[in-house]
Amino acid sequence: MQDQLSQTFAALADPTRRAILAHLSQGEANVSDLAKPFLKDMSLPAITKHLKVLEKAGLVTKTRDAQWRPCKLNGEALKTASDWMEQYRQYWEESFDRLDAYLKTVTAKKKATAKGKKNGRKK
Amino acid sequence: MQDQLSQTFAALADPTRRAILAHLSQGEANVSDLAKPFLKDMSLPAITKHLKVLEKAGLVTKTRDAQWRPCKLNGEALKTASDWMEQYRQYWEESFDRLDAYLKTVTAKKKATAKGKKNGRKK
DNA sequence: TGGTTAATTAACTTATAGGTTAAATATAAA
DNA sequence: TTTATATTTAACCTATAAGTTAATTAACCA
Repeated sequence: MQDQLSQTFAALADPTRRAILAHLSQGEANVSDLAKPFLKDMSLPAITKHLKVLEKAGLVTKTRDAQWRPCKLNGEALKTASDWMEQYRQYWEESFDRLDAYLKTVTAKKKATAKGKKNGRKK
Repeated sequence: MQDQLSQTFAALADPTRRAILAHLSQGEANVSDLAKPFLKDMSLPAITKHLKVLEKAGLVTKTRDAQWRPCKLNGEALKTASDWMEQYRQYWEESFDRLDAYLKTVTAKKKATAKGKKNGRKK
């Protein structure tokens, strides 16, 4: 079994599953509601499997109501993933970008030199 | 070939690749630099493959310098993924959470009853 | 020229993701 | 008690992800 963060990203790496999450962002829905937009393209058991992936990733919570299985979005796992990405924000925000990248490079070079390791990079 | 966002999330769904990104956040590095921490666990060609996944996902850019291949982090793909997640922020930020979920449910019900219109929501 | 270093490619193995159809389960409704 | 509805499970198929080892390419160096 993989670590939770890997499972979360893996769950998000499928357009069907992201569409299911989008649907759930409109509110609770049961399995056949969620399946309906996809039944032209795939079977109901396929959706059951997608939901299982989303559940294991912690992105969706499934409860019981008679023969229905109401599903709802679970924000926590998304937050974990978002927090992980947050540490890279500086790398996509302009202006800072080049300066920071430069500073990081300098630091890296200093470290390499201090350790007495040649680092094979020129310029 | 998959859509870009799926490829990005798939690339992030592996701890080795996330560690490579973390390394690159400290500055440029070539393939063997990046491989070093993993050579106890896997071969160099394995790292080559991981880098290829990261490149295709747009997360890493590889250039040439003699026989070396300096790699650097590319923030844009991360931003795309982060932007996608952003739309769910409300689902992991407390206080809003329950109220908003409730409102969404009400809206969904009304839609079902009124057989109404499309909703294209944003923000 | 030949040797060394850096990295990739090729060919292969194994596990798993994502789909299928058919059968099974669970609850409600008639 | 049977039938209908909602969903899951089982068994299976196929493509691909992730690793391996061995061979190959490319550039530099002596």
